[in-house]
Amino acid sequence: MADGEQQRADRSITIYDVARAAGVAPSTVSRAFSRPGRVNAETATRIHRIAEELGYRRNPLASALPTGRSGMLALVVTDVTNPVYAPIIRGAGLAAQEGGYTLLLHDTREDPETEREALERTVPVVEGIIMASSRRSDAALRTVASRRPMVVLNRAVSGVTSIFADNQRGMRRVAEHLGELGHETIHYLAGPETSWADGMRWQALQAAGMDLELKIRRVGPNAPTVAGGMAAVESLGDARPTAISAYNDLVAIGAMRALGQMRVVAPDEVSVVGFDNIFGSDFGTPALTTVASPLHAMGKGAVELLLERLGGGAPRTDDPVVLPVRLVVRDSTGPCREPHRRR
Amino acid sequence: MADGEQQRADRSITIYDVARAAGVAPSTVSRAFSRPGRVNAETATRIHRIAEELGYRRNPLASALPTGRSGMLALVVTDVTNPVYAPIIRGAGLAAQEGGYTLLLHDTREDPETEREALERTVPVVEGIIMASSRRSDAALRTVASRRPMVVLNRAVSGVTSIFADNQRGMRRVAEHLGELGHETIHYLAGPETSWADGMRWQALQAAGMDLELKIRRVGPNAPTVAGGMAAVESLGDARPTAISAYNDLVAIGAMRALGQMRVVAPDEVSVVGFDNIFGSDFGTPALTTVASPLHAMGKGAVELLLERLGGGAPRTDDPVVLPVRLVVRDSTGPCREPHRRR
DNA sequence: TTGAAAGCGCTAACAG
DNA sequence: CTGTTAGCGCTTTCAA
Repeated sequence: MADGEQQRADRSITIYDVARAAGVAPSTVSRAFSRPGRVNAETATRIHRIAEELGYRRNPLASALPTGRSGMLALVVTDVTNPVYAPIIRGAGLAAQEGGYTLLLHDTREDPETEREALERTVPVVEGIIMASSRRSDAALRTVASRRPMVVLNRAVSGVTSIFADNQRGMRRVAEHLGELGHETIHYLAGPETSWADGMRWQALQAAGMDLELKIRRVGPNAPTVAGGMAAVESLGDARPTAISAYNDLVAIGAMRALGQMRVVAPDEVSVVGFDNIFGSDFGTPALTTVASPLHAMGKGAVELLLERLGGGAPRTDDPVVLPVRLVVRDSTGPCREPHRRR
Repeated sequence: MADGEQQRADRSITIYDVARAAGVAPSTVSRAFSRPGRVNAETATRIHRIAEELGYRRNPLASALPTGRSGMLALVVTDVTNPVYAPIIRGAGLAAQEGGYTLLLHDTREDPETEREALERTVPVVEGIIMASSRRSDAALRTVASRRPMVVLNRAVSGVTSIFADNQRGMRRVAEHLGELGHETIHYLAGPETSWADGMRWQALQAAGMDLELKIRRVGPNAPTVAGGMAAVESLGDARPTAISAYNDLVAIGAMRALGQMRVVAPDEVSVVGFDNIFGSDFGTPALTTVASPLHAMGKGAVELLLERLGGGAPRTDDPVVLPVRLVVRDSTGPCREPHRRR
C-alpha cells in the first residue's frame, strides 16, 4: 500500500500481462528475459522497464517444464548434524549460487529408506545430484547416475564423477607423524562398515605401516560419532594403545573423552589423531592433531563438476578428483612414553 | 538392463503412456494418483500396477504448475557453518519429510545481498519460507510474508508467525546461577548489532540483574563467532571480569580461549556461560555451562507451523511460539573468587 | 466413475 | 527481429 504496488496474491503477473502492456507478443517478452541478445535493444529495455513497473517475476517452475531446466541441484548428505558437512554445504551453496542454481538439501539421517525416498522425490526435480558419503552400493549409485548427472563426494565410484580428499596421503602423514614420535603400534579406530572412506583410510594406514615398520591394529567398526569413539575405546578393554588414529575427528574426540575418564590423557599417555579437521576440533584440551580435509573445496568442486557437465561438458567419469590434505599438528600427539614399553 | 527396465533418458514416462497402456483416459491416471478416492478401486490398482511396471514417476514440477503446489519449502539461514543450525536444519528436514515436502536451503553467509537474491529466486518456487535469525528489518520481513506463507525463527516479528527459544527465561537462569555462585558483576559479551536475539538476551539479562541486584556490563557488539568472542575479551583491556555471559556458545568459547591465552582460566578465575548448547560446547576443557536452546524443536516447530498454515489453518501471527530452555551447568562456572574483591 | 477439453506460465520452432 | 503456434506433464472443470 505504501508503495502503491499492492496486488492480489491469487494471480501473479505473467509474460502475457507484460506483453500486453508493452504492445508486443508474449514470446518477445520471454526472449527479452531468456536470451537478451535475440531482441531489439530498445524493445528489450522497454519490456524490462514495464516488467519492473508491473512487478513481474518470472516463474521458474513454469520455465522448467518446457526446458527441463529447473535450476536446482540436490545435495544429499547422510547426517547434517555432523560438522564435516557444514563447510561442504557452504562450498556447494556458493558454487551453486555463482552458477545461478539453487540447492536442495536432503538429510538422510543415515537411513537408507529415507535416502531412497529423498532420491525418488528429488531426482525428477533437479538437474543434477551430489551424493556425499553415500552408503549405497556402487551399483545403486550408478543407477541414479544413469537417470541424472551426478557426482559422488567423499567416495569413488567407477563410471561416476567422483571427488574426495586424498585419504591415502593423509593416513601416510599420520603414520609418519606418529612414527617420528616414536610410536611403534597404531590403533586405528575404524568408521562405519559401509563407509568407503573408512576402507580407504584403513588400507592406506596399513600400507604406510608396512612401509614404515609400524604395527597397525584395527578396532571397529564404529559409528562415526563421539559416542562411537567412546565405545571403541571401551571395547579395547585392558589394552593401552600409545597411539590412536581415528576414522574421523568425532571418533577421535570420543576416544579422548573415554580415555580421559580412565585417567589416561593425551598427549602424555596416548597420542590421538583425527581426520577432517572439523570445526571445533581445536576447541578441546588438548587441541586435536588431525588431517585437514579440504571440505569447502570438496563441496565447491562437486557442484563445479556438475555444472561443467550440465553446461555440456563431457562427464569426467574416469579419473576421480583427489583434493590435497595436510596434517595439522596440534596438542593431542606427543612422543611415545609407553609405561610398559621396555627399552 | 538387469531388470529389463532399461529406458531412454531423453523422454520420461508420462501419464499418457500409463493411460494408453491401461486403456483409460489420462485424467483418470492423474486422479488415481492425486485423489485415489475418486476413482474405481479396481481401475486404480490396475493403473498403479501398470505405472509401476512402466516405471512411471510423476513429475512434481509439472503438477506444480496448475496447482501452485511445488511441494517445496525454503529454509534460509545466515550461516550454515554455525553449528546452531545443524539441529535446526535436521528438525526442519524431518518435519518437512513427514509432511511430504522437500527442503530448499539457502545460506546467506550473513550477506544481505545474497539473502535478497536467494529470496528472489526461492519465493516463486516454494510454498512457504522459514527465515532463521534473519538480519533484515521487520518491514522487509513482512513484505516477504505478504508474498508467501512465512515463519521467522529465532526472532519475533509482529504480524508474522514467530518461533524462538525462551531467551528471557534463559538469561534469568544465567543470572541466578552466576548470582548464586557469588558473582556480583556480569559482563555480557554481546552478539551482532542487528540480531534480534541479542537484543532480547541483553534486555533480559539487564532485567534479571536489576532484580537480583547484580551489576551488568555490556561489551560489544561482536561477531557471533569464536573470533568475535576472542576480540571481545581483548577489547576488555585490563578489566578482569569474574563472570561472563556470552551471546552464544561460540562467543563463549572464543572468550575462554582468549582468557586462557592470558592465563586466566575458567572456572577458577572466571566463570563463563554460553547460550544454545551447540554440538561441541562440551568438547572443551572446561566443558561449557550454557543455556540449552531446543534447536531441533525450533526447526521442527517452524515447519510444522508452516504446514499447518499451508493446510488451510489460520496464520498464527499474534502470539509467538516460545520454546522452553534449560540451564546446563557444566564446568566453566564456579564460585566467585575474585582476587581484588574485598570482603 | 470416467472422458474430453481447456489451461497453468513459459519456451521453442517456424514463418514472416 | 518479431509474431504465431504448438506444446512441456499434469490438473481440473464440465459433461456424459
